[in-house]
Amino acid sequence: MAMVSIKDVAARAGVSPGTVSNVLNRPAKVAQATRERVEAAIRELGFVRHGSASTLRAGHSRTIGLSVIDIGNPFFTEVAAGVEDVASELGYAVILGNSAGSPDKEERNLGVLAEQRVRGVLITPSGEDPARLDRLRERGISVVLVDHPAHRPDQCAVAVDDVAGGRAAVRHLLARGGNGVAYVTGPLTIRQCAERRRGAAEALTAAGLDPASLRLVGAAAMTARAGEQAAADLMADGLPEAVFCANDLLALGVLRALLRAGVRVPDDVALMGYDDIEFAAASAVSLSSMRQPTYQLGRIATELLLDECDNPAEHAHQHIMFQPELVARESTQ
Amino acid sequence: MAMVSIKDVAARAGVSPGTVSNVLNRPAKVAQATRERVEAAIRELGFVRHGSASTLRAGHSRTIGLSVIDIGNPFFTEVAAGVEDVASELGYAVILGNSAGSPDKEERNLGVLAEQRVRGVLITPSGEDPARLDRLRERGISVVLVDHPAHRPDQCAVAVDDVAGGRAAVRHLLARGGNGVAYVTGPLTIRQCAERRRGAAEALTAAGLDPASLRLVGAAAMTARAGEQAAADLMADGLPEAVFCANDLLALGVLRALLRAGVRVPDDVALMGYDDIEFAAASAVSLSSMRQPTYQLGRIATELLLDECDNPAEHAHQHIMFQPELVARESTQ
DNA sequence: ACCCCTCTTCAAAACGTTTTAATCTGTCGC
DNA sequence: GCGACAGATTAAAACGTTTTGAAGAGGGGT
Repeated sequence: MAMVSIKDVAARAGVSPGTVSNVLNRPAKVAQATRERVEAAIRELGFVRHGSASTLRAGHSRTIGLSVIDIGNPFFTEVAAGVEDVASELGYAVILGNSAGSPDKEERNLGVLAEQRVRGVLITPSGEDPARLDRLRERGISVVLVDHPAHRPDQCAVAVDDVAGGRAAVRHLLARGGNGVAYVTGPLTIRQCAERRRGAAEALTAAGLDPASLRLVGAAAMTARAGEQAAADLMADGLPEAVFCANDLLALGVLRALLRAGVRVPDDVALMGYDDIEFAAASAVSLSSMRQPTYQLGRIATELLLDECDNPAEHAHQHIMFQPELVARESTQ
Repeated sequence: MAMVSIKDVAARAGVSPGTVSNVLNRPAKVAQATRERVEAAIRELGFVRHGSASTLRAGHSRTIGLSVIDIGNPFFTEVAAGVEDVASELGYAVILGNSAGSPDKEERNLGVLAEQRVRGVLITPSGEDPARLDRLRERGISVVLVDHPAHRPDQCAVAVDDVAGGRAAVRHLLARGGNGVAYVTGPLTIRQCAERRRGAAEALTAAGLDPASLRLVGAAAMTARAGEQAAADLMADGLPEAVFCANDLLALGVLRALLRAGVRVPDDVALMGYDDIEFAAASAVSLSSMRQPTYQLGRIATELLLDECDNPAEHAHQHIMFQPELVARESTQ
């Protein structure tokens, strides 16, 4: 309540407000004796800098925005952990936005971030509309894409090769022998879903099979619950010998529904997920999956963003593409 | 880049800046014709209010802080989802802080929140030091405790009865027959760990057993990895017939290590977790657990916080205590 | 003595909004 | 027609910082 400002500190230390500001922002510029006097005053008065005033005057804040598609998905949680760690190390605050798959909510969240004058935004875009991101850039807010390739050259992006991932996953399923592969996927407007499908189709072609034979099973969301529903659809139309799911949550849902229906995994049906979330290894039948460097994704994206903000002059935009790694477990034995 | 301010809007609409501010903040106060003119100008110029300027002048922001112990734990993720939903509905931004179990990092995060002049803070405190929270309150920042009982009467808190939960869990384990119960726990400085232990001891007493017979197995963190380590300790000293873990992540780690060592669950050892995270039901041996209304915890805490902020006059502080619910699955069959 | 440097500190002007008290319209009651 | 009054708008003063250009102090070289 007793709002103590830079002026109070200045008065107490017997200097001008400008000097206090210098102590805060460029301590080297002020004589040691003065600095110590000011620091003492700060401590004694319990002064805390008013971030908004600072932002207003300096023209930029020390916050970044993080917009993810589903905070309930451990994939994004791990990304967020990486982001939070780096931001926290560098004294930045992270504003979290969960678009929950809805482009509307994403739009609203970006609006909030724009109002807050965040320094930059890390986003896994849910739609394919780069325009609104460009609008942020016009406002001087840097944008780094996470788990998504760059829309444009003058932009950083950190992604994982989803086509290669889809290809590797289905190649692995085919290697077991058998044929008839189903792909359980979220909305194909989600880039990850579409690209993993493309990779899956390529794997079929490479094996001399008709890529059109890839059986598509749509799920309304990329959650375990939606996976259970998808498994019902799958069983209703006759089970394939192999199922590739667009992510682990779907796969865990499919797995659960199959087991409950008495289907044996992997004997009757082989199953693959994607993301290799921590829980994939612990599931009823441990789940084969495609591992991605999630935590690193978050860390590197944040480092790129803050580098772009802190030295825009020397900053070189980077497009980083990781390769996913196949992790074979019981579900495809 | 072309920073358009309230003045530009005012000029374009042919009114004063004050009127634009009124359109933004109390549209009822301004004549309809003027309002429409201003709104048009806002749209045409793509004006976005400068949150920091607004915060500076108005004296309060539209952001809240959320400080959790482990963003990697699905328990907190669900809480965060509830928080984010409510905040987003009411136009508030959420600043995320992950203390990762370290009081130091928690302290640093609270510092950042204080600088940002957040309206209020939702926190699951990691230590037992209420003093620093009081310091926030002195600065006019409301605090609501999440998954933690209130420190003081003039404060909101939303919690779940951990003693009852621990009691129910161990009662359930004892009901299976057998005896010798181990409790795998994170640091007992974490309140949840301590209280669940107390409940566990009470259950032993109630069954006519010596509460001191509860075998404590410490884990360095509340993660699956730490759980695996704990299982090793457990096996080294001779397996008990029942194991109660302070949360599901620990339990999943214990489960994995036991299965790998050829121990049969539940035949050789019965196992219970806590939190009933989504993945507890899907694990190799589905995990019995104590379910908590996590998403609701986040929602209600946020509603309380924002009510306290938006009408401090009528706000009545509340201490809400939920009861956890036992979910029995294979691991205790 | 004088000038020229460097090292510190300072005063004052922003930054974009909200809010207060005052001004300016009409309108209504009489 | 006059005064009063409500409603709509405005001008101007904050809010707490950062930053800029200038002033002051102390030394060294001539």
